[in-house]
Amino acid sequence: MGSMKVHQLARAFWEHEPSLTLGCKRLRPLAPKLANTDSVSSFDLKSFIRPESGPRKIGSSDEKKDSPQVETHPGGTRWNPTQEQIGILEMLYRGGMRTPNAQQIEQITAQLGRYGKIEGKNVFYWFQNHKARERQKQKRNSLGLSHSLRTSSPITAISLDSRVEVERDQDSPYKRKCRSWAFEYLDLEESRSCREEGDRTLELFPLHPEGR
Amino acid sequence: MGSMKVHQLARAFWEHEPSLTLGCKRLRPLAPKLANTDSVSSFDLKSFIRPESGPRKIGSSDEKKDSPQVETHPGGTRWNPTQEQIGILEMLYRGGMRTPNAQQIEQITAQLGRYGKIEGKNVFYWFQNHKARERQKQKRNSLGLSHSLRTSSPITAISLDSRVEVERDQDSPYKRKCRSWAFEYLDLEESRSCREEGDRTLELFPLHPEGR
DNA sequence: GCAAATTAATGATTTATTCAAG
DNA sequence: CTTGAATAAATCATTAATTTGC
Repeated sequence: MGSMKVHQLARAFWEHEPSLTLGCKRLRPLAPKLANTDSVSSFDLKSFIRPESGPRKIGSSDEKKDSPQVETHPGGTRWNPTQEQIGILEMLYRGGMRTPNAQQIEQITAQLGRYGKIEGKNVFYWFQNHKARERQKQKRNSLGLSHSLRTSSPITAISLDSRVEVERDQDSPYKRKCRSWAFEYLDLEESRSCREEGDRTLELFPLHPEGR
Repeated sequence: MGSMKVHQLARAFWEHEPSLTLGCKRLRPLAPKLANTDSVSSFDLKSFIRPESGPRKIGSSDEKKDSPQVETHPGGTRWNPTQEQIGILEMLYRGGMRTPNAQQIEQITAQLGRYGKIEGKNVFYWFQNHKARERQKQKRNSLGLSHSLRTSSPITAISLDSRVEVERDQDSPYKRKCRSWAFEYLDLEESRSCREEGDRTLELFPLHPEGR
């Protein structure tokens, strides 16, 4: 899974799980009127609370996933960039790109896709991580070497492009950007195990694994 | 603490407008023109980016936007939740939902969509923000009032489910999760040329040059 | 009363941290 | 250890409340 493009996965399912009761309110199928009435209506809380407990219509006939695409080999969860992809990404990074916008990501993804499976988010994350880690590295260096050069920007060249946002300080402060995005609800496997358990109520709360 | 927020109400018009994309300023309503002529990036990227005619998403020229209603205000601003939407979201939050996954977001969005325009990202952000701000508030309180814990007593009462004290930090610190998502590459403009009116109240936001 | 000016909330982004696959 | 992925914290930006001057 990992992900394929499954773009069109529509919001087809809306299966109700008529069993558990969340103990909340009683729900009443509210008239679909979108009237902005004041009356708040109740609504199906229960079906929401529990994440992946739903029976995912397994093998249920048709699937609109068009992707005949290769499946991502089992276990292949995360993106595994190829040399070419990395090379190009680094090139872009060196070229000054730091936080590509949606359009740019789209193009980059399209291109890198020729060298291997890749999604927009991979590109996005790559830049985020690379940027952060370069900064980290730099900081570490400057600390070790104490003073000296103020790490001027390496930037340079390139960009004939006039638009990209390279103009600001390379790394630093915030800047407003507008990236438009949307979730593409694919169903994710994940469901690491919880499959049928019964007592849903308890599951409501993530039994905190006492992380940190 | 005094001021409660009544939030808006009655905002009768709010038509659908699938084109998200946020315009920054008030641009003429509807100028679906995506004259993207402006060079999108260029730099080396170009060498391998094939002129893809353009990312088309919307495409449809004519929307069903026949609303007799005045078009007024550009639909593309930020999400402005209705009372019902907020109510439901809070209910879910109190119910324990903290970081809905893609599937859940999809459902929630679908439901809330009955009360007004809304997208998946709005739901996602709402939870992020609400969670963060509740935590913040709580921290502030605990700091200001020092202890005093409810010591004793009636217990946490709670009626049955009591998802209970959301107050608690039962939130999990990080948790591994797998949210599947994808960008929706619409084009966006960076145009942050702010108001043409000139600068007023610049002091409002102490634009400190170098944050951290 | 109402509209501009302020202020308070809160939606949307970006950066910093953390987790875990390989 | 490296680094993709995901969450939390910080911050920016816009809108609704609220206040203020007429």
